[in-house]
Amino acid sequence: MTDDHRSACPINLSLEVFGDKWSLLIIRDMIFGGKRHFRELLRSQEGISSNILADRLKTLLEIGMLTKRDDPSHKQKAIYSLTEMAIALVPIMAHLGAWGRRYLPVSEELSIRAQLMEEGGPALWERFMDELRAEHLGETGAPSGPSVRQTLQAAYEEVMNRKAKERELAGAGS
Amino acid sequence: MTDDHRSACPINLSLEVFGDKWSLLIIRDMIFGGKRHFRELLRSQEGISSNILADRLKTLLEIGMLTKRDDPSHKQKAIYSLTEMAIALVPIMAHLGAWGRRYLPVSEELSIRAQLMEEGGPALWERFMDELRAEHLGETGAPSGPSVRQTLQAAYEEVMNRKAKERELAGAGS
DNA sequence: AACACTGATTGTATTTTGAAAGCAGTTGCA
DNA sequence: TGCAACTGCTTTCAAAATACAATCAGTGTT
Repeated sequence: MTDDHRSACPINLSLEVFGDKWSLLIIRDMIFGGKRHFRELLRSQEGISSNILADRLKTLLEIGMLTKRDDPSHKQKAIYSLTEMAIALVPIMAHLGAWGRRYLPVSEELSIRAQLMEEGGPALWERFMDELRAEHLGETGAPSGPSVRQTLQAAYEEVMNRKAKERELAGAGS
Repeated sequence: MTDDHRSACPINLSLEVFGDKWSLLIIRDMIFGGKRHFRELLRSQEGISSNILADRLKTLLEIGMLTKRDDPSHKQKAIYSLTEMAIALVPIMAHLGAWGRRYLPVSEELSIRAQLMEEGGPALWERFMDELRAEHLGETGAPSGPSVRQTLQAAYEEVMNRKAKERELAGAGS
């Protein structure tokens, strides 16, 4: 255990955990992208390199944000799961997304999920967290109907399709 | 302007702004500590060094999270102010504090503020943000009564006094 | 005149980060 | 039985970030 902290302030300690450019993106991809394997996480929007990913996964395991187990279908595959500690970040993700959407140069397709999370509010976040608990902690009683992740993903793809169609039209007109 | 971003995802862009160990602590000290001057910010709990502080202040100014003006009382003093963009981080600070308090080894005295922010909920956050707007943006209509920051600070000092008394008693008993 | 304080800057050592390439074992397919 | 593709990860090495101490020129105080 490394308990040589700069201070015992909760905000400082939180920053010591994910106050870097990558840790929270890994959690994001697991939460919103449903990624569970090393190679899946390697294909992030931002292009994380494998040594950094390996290092962050190791740290997140040590901290207790993730757990790791073997994939029965493949002797070399590992399955990473979120712990309650990581699932509890969903509201922070939602706030971060909302803040970024308001003040930073986001793209429409990559911020549609943030918009829906913001509009859905705490009720949606709780539902999403329940789904994640069912998926990652093996808890029973997963909410019925289309999952929050699927709904967000569908909205993302809809924007992408619309944009592709718009580009097509613009191309034909030129 | 440096708009060579890794991706236009709102969470990623947010991390590009304060995805480091210091930026958010500076904002924290300005919000909760009421610090406005370089030397005040230099005396952080965590001991930031002056070159790092200067660098982060510069970056935060460029991004638009802070503004800087001369202090009329001293020709060499500069006063840093939060912008709306930074004040809008109050809810994120509250969530971060709550999360850290739940999952990380915080101390009682440094987490009492986070506890009160959590208990106060969005209504308290809004009041705090209004106070910060009055203080930093020069808006009128500052809420009356003891300020949120003073209330938090008083609670912190109360814990400190109680702990000092406890140490005294323990010392006398040994 | 002496001295502490102002927001920084400079110089240097150490640590962290990160891209590219490589690795040993596994799997699926021909 | 090859063999290519895939598995999680490690190695290498350069570059960037950070820490730490000393320093600076102007300002205010005594």
